Amino acid sequence: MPLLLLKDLPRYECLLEGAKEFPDLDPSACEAFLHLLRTSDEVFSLVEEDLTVHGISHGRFGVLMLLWNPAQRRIDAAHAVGDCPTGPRTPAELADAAGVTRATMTGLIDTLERDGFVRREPDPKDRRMMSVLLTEKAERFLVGILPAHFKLMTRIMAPLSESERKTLVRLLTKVLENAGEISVPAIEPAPRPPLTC
Amino acid sequence: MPLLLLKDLPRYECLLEGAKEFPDLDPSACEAFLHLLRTSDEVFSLVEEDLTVHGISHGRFGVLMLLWNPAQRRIDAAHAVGDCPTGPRTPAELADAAGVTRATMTGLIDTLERDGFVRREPDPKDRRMMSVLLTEKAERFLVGILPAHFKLMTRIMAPLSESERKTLVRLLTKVLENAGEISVPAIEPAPRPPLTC
DNA sequence: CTTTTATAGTTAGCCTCCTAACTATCCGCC
DNA sequence: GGCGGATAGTTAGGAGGCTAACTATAAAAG
Repeated sequence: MPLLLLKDLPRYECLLEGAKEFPDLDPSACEAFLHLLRTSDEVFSLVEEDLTVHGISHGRFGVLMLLWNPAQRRIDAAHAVGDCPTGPRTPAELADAAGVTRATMTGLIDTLERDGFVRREPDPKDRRMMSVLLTEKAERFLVGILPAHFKLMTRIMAPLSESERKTLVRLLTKVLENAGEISVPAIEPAPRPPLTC
Repeated sequence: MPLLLLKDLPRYECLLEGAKEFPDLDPSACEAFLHLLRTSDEVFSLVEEDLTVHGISHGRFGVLMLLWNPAQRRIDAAHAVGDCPTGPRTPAELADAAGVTRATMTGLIDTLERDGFVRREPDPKDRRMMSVLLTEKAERFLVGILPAHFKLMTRIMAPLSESERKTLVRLLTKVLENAGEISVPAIEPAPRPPLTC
């Protein structure tokens, strides 16, 4: 529920009408834009509601998912500790991966720590840094709610066929890549290797 | 920037990997779902950034757009005041149309009134009700920023052809209508006539 | 006509997001 | 080896969401 959006999308004729007054209004672009935000908002609300029922916010859930790396456990078990990307661990890495500021991440970790889902440990080498670690409680929690979470995603996307999903992803990717080039924010950080998995 | 989301979407192979551990994980549904939210978030951020530059939040902008009815002015000019739908006017109507609670709308109107964009007037017939009215300042403001706003939407959707936009709207509409039927919230309010235009 | 119920709006308190400023630590450079 | 700049994390204050409780008014019930 984070964004305030028109619940009833304007009809296409209204957009055409508006285009008479505002030559910059491209009706089909506007229509696609509004549908994108409206649908995403609705879908997001469903997921957030589901998470709220389980007593966690979307933001905190996202942090847990970033910290919870099933692959990592397998790697640990195989004692291949040294050379594998280990996913984000510090607040700064988490903030970057989640797309929020470090101040926000501090707040999220605060509440997660208060609720016993993570704990902070100081880095032995660099005393500025912290490591954020998942607790057993958090792992049990995730394993408990993830099946329902995945089921909900499946239900939401149920009306689309496999090929429609591919089409949707293709169109959205076009928009996303284009959006990344609009009003480029000064310095482009070097693309990180794909850690998340 | 309202929602905390994975900035780097997982690769499809990772979803397939996850599906081994969680049979409820439908990789194509999950992929489409994540792309939808990620793209929408990026696009939303662009618009919000643009509005922030002009010194207004997305929420307040939405309220102004709901109140600002160019058609209404034409109707007023024609003295056809009585029988035409006039768009939302009270805080409750605005809250419903915007999809926020009345308490949130109170806060938005507070700040808009403080900044001189709207004014409240008591309803002469029902002393519980208020009318929210746009000021001249707000109308000048909207006419000033709307062209850039429409141009931004056009830029965002530029990579899609007309037929791709139609396809996108069709697929999103399927998802939206389906989402409306998931975990139906008890009482279904009667569908309002399409006031917005 | 009075009492109950419903409605409009506000207030209070919480959460998550932001920016800006601050502290502590590390690193490079002289 | 010490000083200035970069970096990690936190704190403080603001905005916009939410729910729940409250006030005032209107409408319905008896």
